[in-house]
Amino acid sequence: MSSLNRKKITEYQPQKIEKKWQKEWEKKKLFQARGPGKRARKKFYPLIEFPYPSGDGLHVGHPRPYIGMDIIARKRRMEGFDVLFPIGWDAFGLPTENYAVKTGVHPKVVTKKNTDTFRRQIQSLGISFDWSREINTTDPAYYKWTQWIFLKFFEQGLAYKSKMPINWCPSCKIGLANEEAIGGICERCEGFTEKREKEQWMLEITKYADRLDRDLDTVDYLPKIIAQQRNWIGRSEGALISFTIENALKQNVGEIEVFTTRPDTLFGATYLVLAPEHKALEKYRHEITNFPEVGSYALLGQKKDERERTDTSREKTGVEMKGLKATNPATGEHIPLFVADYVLFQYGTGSIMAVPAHDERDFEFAKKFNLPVRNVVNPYFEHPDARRKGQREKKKKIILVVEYQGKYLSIHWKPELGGRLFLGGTVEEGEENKKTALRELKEETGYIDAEIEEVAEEKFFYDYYAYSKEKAFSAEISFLYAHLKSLKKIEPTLEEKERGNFTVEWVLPEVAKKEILNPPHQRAYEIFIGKGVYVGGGFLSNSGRFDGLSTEEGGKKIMALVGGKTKTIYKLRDWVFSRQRYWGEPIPLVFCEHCAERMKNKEVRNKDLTKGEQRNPGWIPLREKDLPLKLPEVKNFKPTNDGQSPLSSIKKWREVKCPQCGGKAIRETDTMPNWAGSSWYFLRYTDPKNKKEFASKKALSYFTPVDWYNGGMEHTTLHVLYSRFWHKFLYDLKLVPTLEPYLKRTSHGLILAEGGVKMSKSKGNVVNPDAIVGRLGADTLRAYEMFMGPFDQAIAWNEESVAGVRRFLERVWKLSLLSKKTKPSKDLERLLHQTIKKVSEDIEDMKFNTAMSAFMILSNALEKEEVISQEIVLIFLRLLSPFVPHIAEELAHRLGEKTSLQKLPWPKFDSKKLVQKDATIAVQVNGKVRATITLPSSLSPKEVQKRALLLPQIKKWMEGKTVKKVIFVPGKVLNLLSFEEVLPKR
RNA sequence: GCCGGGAUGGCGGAAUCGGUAGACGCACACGACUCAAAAUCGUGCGGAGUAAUCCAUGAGAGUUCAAUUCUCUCUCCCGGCACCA
Repeated sequence: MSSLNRKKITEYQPQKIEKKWQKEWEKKKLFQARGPGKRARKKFYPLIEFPYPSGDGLHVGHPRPYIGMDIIARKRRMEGFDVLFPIGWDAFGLPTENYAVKTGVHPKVVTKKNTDTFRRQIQSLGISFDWSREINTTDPAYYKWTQWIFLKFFEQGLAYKSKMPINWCPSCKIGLANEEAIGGICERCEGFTEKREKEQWMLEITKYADRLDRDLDTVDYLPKIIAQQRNWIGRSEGALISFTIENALKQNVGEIEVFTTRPDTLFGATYLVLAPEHKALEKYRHEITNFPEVGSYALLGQKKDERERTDTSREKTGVEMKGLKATNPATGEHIPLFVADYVLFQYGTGSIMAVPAHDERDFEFAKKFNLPVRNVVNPYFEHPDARRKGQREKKKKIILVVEYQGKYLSIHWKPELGGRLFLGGTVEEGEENKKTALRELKEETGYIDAEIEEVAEEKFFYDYYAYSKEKAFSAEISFLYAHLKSLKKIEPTLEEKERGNFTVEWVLPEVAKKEILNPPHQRAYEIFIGKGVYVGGGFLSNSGRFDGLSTEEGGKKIMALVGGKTKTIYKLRDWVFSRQRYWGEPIPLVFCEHCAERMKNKEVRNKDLTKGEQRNPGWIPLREKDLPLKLPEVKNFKPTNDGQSPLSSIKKWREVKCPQCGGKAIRETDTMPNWAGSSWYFLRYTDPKNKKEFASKKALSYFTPVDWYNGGMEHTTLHVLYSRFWHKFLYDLKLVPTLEPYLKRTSHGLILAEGGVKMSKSKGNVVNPDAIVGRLGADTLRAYEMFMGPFDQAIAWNEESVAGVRRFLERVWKLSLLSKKTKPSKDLERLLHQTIKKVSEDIEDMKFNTAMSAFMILSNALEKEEVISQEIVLIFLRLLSPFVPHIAEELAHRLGEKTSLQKLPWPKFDSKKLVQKDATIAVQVNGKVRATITLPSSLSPKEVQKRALLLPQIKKWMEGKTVKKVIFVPGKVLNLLSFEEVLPKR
């Protein structure tokens, strides 16, 4: 530190400068997006998830994504983009409503108060949001359009009413959202909740499942986000196969269709299973001879709550549907039907063909009900070594598992001969498998008192290479199981090459499981000890004329034989769109008895009705001119005792005139879920004050799609998927110009409290940004949040490290003010250009932590200079400005810069200035670094080697050795390999 | 169970088209300044060893002149899904 203390300079006082610059930016409207105009510019639309303004105010976790995107937005402005970086409030929702229930204060009032707090807090951080476009989902001028879009869904027949279970708390007498009833426990009273059926509005997102999955190929989302969405959508390709049903009199009474992904196993289907909700139960009730039993089981199964029903550890239950038989279309066999709750009604056709030999759940069920298990797939495994080693000789082999007093016989070969195995052997010409097994047992171990107890139906096809015989084999392996009655033995008769190469051991099942790794031997463990069914592919057997075909080819042929249809299905379910709450968008529909009646009597022609009206007879949408349908003022926000929305108790609001016929009608009293307003908010930002449309075509085609959307991983499967769905729907109606709403999606990690636990009010460990800003300044908070660790990783707050970042800013402050108008040194100039490159790249990759470290390296180097170059400092400040905009502006201003840094171009690096004249090279001897040497980077490898050999360190290590081989990586490594030490490995 | 991601000093973390492991910061220790303390500045800081040197990126194997980085097996942790046929 040369000069920093020589002169008195003013102190860094963020409190004095931050407000000033925020006002300045506001006054100059620096952050307002221009929008479509005469001179079109490149636009950039970064987006953060708009916050839910909770009563607790901001905690330090909130700003992390804002700061990250702010850095990107500010960099883009400097790069000349017209940037739309908006903010708003996702203000409908439960916490506010619950607060209102408790205190009686209207949610509107609470929301106002909370948004005011949030706004003040966010503004104190100097995030470059365009506040002129602020939106609020609870503003009627906004939710008018949420309702309008909902009516479009209705009009297109994608909204429908359906009976769906809700979480019901019997003691609170209230319907709960899923997030209030986690694990079936009521959040309020901690009692058990139950499922109750209720008519709810649904949005048919499943219609878009295919496109929501497929179009993920067209967007730039983080791979883990794509994976999670795909997983959630759960696309699965399979087949529909029909089974004809016969009654007790052998009359054909109909068909049942099943969905399967394994048509190749059809010959192994030994029974059918229907979900308790399956409509065939009702259809065949008179044919089912034990219907009382079947019916009551089904009823019980339906009543069980999901938690209980999907508990996989629970034993399988079910009841046979006596009197009915299904015909396996492949075998012609008559097989029984069961109703069992392990089959889900919502997935596939709600009915399955059970193949116990190749499905774990079916196997478990078959064991319990003593149903036949028929092996139809023999595993096949090709060892990689077998692949390029010539002709494979065919042979038959056996694997014998021998049990004695709970332990299993293991032949423990030397590692290169296979390691731990069971007993194996080759079947000789004309020999029976059992005989082979006992013979091999006797020859290799000497044991003679064994009895074969089981021969597996399953065979294993194994292609491998035997190093001992230097030959590739294609083996068909049979599995046998024997019990050893006594340890009586004779002298083994070993072949020469076997002798001394293995030991005979008795091992516990755990050891066998862990240490036996050869595929067919592993399978032998599963068959006899682990009792695991084979679910993989291979070759068909017990499948008539398809025997020997691969599962893939056989599956296709079997499909053709039985007339199966290929079918793609999804795990994704339709979206329950009703909430029995007050604080949400009212659903703008009314129910008109009279209109329903007229439709029933065909007094109205279908073509005069929208698809929604046809699908939901009697439900009439409000006219567009009557939107928004405003929430009525009420005093009581509690849901009714029977779980209806509080709105249902307001008679005046509920009873209306039908917009269709003018008669008496009743309003829908449910409101929309939280996700509604956030499903399209990014569109509104483009034209937030528009009264005629949700946004003008012009604004939409200029600003959308969102270029970069950053948000939490927790919103991957709901919010992001929902909004993609809405967007695609709007696209189909030609209301938005692009297929996808977001080009790029990234995510940030949580900020945890010190100690690594989640911040929460109840734990009292919440860090309020106000405190940090007040004490250390917004720039310190910003810089620390970017420096603390990788942006996408959860990380704990650390008060001491915050102070370290503040020290860094103080140093920047000092060195900037001490800078002089001198020419920078070459080294420093190079470092500057390295920093420009590093920071520019790191911002794009959201590696803000390493960008910060590059800043620190540059400032450390500047401090060491005799005279600090102002030229460099001014560029440094420009680079810093997206991260710490206030201090950067202030310092640049003090150094005479008249223009705001946001208006100056983003610095570019000059690759010529990056080139280093000298390079430090690590000199290795036989792969170990023994010295480093700094040489002009232009030297030839020969020259470098010559100079390296002169180094004393290297001389020492090369003494008495000759250089055999040299590996040279320019600018990095010179590796000298000497003859004596590098011996051939084998 | 399945699908993702991860494991590096006392701590947060750098370095992954294989090429000097530990950048940058925190904490800590010592020194300077000070009557003293704080602040600031300087030096040191993975482990063992006086040193030469050796050992070290969750564990074990492999490929390579060279592995935190690639391959395989395993352990643990985090996130998501879960009787999805």
